[in-house]
Amino acid sequence: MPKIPSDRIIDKMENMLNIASDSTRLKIMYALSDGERNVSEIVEAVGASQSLVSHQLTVLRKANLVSTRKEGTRVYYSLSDEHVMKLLNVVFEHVTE
Amino acid sequence: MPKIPSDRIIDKMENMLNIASDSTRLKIMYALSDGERNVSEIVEAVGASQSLVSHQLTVLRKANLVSTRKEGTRVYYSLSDEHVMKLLNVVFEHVTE
DNA sequence: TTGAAATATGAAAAACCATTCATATAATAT
DNA sequence: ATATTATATGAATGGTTTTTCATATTTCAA
Repeated sequence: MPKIPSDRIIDKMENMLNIASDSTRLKIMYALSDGERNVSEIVEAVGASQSLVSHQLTVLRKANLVSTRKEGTRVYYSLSDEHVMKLLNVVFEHVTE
Repeated sequence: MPKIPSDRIIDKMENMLNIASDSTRLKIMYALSDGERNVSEIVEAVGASQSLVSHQLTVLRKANLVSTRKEGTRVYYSLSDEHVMKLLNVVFEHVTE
């Protein structure tokens, strides 16, 4: 019998995957893949409404996948850890074959 | 400006992540991580109802994440490619730190 | 101190998904 | 043929999440 991780771990994994599994959030993460961007820049890069991007940034922030830095009226977002792009890369490889 | 993959690729990625982001399906994938299992064995390993496991196996099969082999009345399922466990490993590492 | 720009937020609408229940199909053994 | 075991399926339920819309907050410039 193979070992299935504990429910606690499974729940955390489910949570991370859930957060990654949305096209708007995927685009946001790619928009941040080469460094920080402020909200307007993200909105422009992603091509979604300001409100939607803001909501999804909140989701990503609450899950600790992105961090923020404030500069005047602008808020700069960046990926908070390398696992994020690692995850995206594995998935990208899977779907491009 | 960073390059965001095309909508087609993003959709495929979203789809794979969506399918992975469910605790029942995660457990099923782990149950298959060291080789094929028939449905009864999966039901037992995962601890969910027969109906739910069957439904979720269908989801995994339609997404080509698992393959099947029939033997009499039994149906054996197995992971269809190494990317699946790679994905689970990256996520596992992320949540266990 | 009014106005404009950048970002966030709450509530409502729309779409989606997991789970259960009951039942169907399919294969095998008696 | 019948009963039994293994698996699949359809419909209903309940819950959650994405998206939009309208509006609020914050910061700075004029």
